[in-house]
Amino acid sequence: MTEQERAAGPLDRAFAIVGYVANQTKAVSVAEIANALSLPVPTAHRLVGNLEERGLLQKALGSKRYVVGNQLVMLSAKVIGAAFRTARRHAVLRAVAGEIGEQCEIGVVRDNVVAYVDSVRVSQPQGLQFNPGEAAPLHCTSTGKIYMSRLPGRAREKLCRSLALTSYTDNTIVDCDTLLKLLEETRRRGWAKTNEEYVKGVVGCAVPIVSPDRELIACLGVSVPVARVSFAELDRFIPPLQRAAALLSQTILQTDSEDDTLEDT
Amino acid sequence: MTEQERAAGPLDRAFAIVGYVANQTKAVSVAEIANALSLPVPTAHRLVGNLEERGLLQKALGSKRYVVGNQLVMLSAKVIGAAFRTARRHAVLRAVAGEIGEQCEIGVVRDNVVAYVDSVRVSQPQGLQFNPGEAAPLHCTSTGKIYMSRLPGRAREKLCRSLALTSYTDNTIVDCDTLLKLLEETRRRGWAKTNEEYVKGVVGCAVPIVSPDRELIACLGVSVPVARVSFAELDRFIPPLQRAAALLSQTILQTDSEDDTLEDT
DNA sequence: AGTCAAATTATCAATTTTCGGAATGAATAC
DNA sequence: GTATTCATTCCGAAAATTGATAATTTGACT
Repeated sequence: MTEQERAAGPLDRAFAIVGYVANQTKAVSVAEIANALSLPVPTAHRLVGNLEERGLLQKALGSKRYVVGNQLVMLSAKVIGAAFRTARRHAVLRAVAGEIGEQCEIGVVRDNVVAYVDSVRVSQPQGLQFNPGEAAPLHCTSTGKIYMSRLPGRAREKLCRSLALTSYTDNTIVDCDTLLKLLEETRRRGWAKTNEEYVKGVVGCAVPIVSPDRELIACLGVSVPVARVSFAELDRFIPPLQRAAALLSQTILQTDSEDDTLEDT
Repeated sequence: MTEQERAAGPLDRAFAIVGYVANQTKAVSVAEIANALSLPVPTAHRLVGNLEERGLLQKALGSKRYVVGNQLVMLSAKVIGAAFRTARRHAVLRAVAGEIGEQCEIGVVRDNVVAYVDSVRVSQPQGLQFNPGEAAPLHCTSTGKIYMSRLPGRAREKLCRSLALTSYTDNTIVDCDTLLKLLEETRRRGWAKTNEEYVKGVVGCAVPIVSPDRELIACLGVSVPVARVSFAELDRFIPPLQRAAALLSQTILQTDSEDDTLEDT
């Protein structure tokens, strides 16, 4: 039961509905929405209908219950990307890339692929480059593993079994049980590594960027040629990455204007 | 094409603005928004003001330019998470698209048009793209044919006669009796093909996704440039599609309500 | 199969919003 | 110092939202 302050316009209601649906783990009926948000039933139907027409909500296949729609997911991915591409957050990314001395990138998952929204390369192209806009599979990237590891147990297993675990290199994990085991470990540990599983000769690791209520927002990762850093040595990147992720978590909720009170030149 | 001014309500405008801001790499002024979206300037200010009040947009660095707000970022993170929790459908779709090597999509019929709810493209854009949210006519798409073929005889004929059998290419079936005959065959066979009937140079086929009691829920289809796969060769896609459809039938209707097994301290 | 409660859809008049032109104030560029 | 662009205010007309009531369908449970 979330508190609502005042009578709201259509915009508030629309976002309230979207927010409610996004917060549920299962598809919800219109009646549930109406009840949860104290809306008159016909009104709830009309609003939900509007949202459905625009692709912001959509019916779960074969039922009348609703889940988040495609347009909304696309928009959300864009928003996350834009949020991290502001000057301040990009600076954090650049700083950690400089500290580590390797290419760093921020990625989110959309449509079951990892989409990279921002990246910083420290030197000229070498090894793997995740450029913003590119996409990579879930099962052989550190970011993908983190996302999967944070799913509830049942859903995680079902998703794993539904995925086509395409083999990209000799090291790609193609066995479901092996992957699940690794994900369980990833969940406990809180970060992920990748050992030449997507591109031969490239290893990497990633940590989650979470909101204050521990919601996963994105992942911060690093990719490096194995010739320069071994798989085992990756561990030393984790602390700096976690510090940067914590910083990003904080700034993500700050109004960008607050603490920039220092006069620059 | 659809150059018409879509009579946009406040909701459309709000999302258009949010989408525009999320697409920019730098902060944008209200004037830019108004110009880009062809809004009257005072209207743009009012709408942006509304969005700012709700934290969906915020001013950047004390200037009067806007970036995405943190409420919007929070919501987006939740949406991404919610979408990911219910991503098995997409995973199955991606797997079959990978197996077949062509673009696959899931479509449902709503208001006598085929609405595509999900799609996976395997390579760069080529040929036809059914993007989620788009709609196509019944009589010249495989999904539409399957839907019609499963209607009771009377209703099927009545629907056929009430449809405007618009001609899109030379191959579009515009004769009602011809179509009914084809539908009868489709019904017996259990799947449908389309031979450049909607878009020139694009052929496709589809199979039904049914509920446990054999009700039609949606259709799983593939679209491919005829230059790569001939109309006759489409048949080889049917078995993989049917396997994937069976998988979707099983997994879709399970209520994932019980998998709240996450216990994170 | 039959029954009943719940959910969904439809209808409609009063109300509340929104809409955007014109005018004015503020900020920036030249 | 002037010119230009941008931001803001005001307000009547027009349109959309709203939610009570009621009809219809769905689904669940004997």
